[in-house]
Amino acid sequence: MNYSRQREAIVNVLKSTTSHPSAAWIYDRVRIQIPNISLGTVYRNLAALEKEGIIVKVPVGDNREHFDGDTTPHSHFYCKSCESISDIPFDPGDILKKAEENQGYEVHTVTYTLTGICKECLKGRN
Amino acid sequence: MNYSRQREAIVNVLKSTTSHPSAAWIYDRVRIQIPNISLGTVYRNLAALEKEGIIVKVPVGDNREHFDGDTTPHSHFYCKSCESISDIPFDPGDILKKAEENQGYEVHTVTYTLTGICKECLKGRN
DNA sequence: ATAAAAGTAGTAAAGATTACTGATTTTGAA
DNA sequence: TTCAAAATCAGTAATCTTTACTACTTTTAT
Repeated sequence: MNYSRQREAIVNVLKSTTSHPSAAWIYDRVRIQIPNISLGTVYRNLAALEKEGIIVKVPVGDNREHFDGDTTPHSHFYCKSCESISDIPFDPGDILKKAEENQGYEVHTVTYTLTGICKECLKGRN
Repeated sequence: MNYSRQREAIVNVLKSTTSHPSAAWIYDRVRIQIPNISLGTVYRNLAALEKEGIIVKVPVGDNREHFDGDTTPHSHFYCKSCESISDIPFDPGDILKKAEENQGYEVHTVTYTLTGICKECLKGRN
């Protein structure tokens, strides 16, 4: 994996937010720095970074892929109302081990996702 | 929610498989029974059924929505090699309660997903 | 029976992601 | 350094998935 300015910018954007953005959102942010970067470049690098384990995918079921620069074990809450994704400090590591031993799988990633309505939306009734 | 032959067929297909199929797969299956059913009808009904809690979404991060007719609490394993989704008999209900109490969320669904390589692929080295 | 409400087929449109091409950049060895 | 192979890129087109729209049909409750 060779170095590229574009990939570094993508990683930086992703590592400096907790909003679990989509490719399009990352594209818009990186364009501030590199105005003529291509959307395809963003997609290609996100896929490569995910393969290398530098970032992680967060599938929440909104027909869009989301990415997370935080690869430490934790979980996610997806709000169906405001579509935000927030972190939940729950480490599913012990279940990983159990699944691997009991079922014979080779486990790469663990995603534990809740969906519902977040605190802010409950308050504001969005 | 009124009755429709199409929706019944969709539910039946979904309740009689454990393969966690996509909309396109369900469409193909239902077409055996109802040859001129529309793909839009499948999508519309899947969304309606999910909203009613009769079926459940399984997002695994392959840019496709998957559905599950089994709504009892359990978890999923997604194989990156053969793209199969299999069930894991793990009930994440206790974490649901904890998250609701500690964080103040209104939790609707819980998805616990592992990704990696399944037993069959490990054996066959797909 | 019948009319309002819900649902449908068929098609078009939109949105997200991937593929392709010729140019540019990175890298490591001469 | 210099240079060629490998990797990456921008730009664009194509593909794949999902949603929207419209005129017609079915369901439901009176």
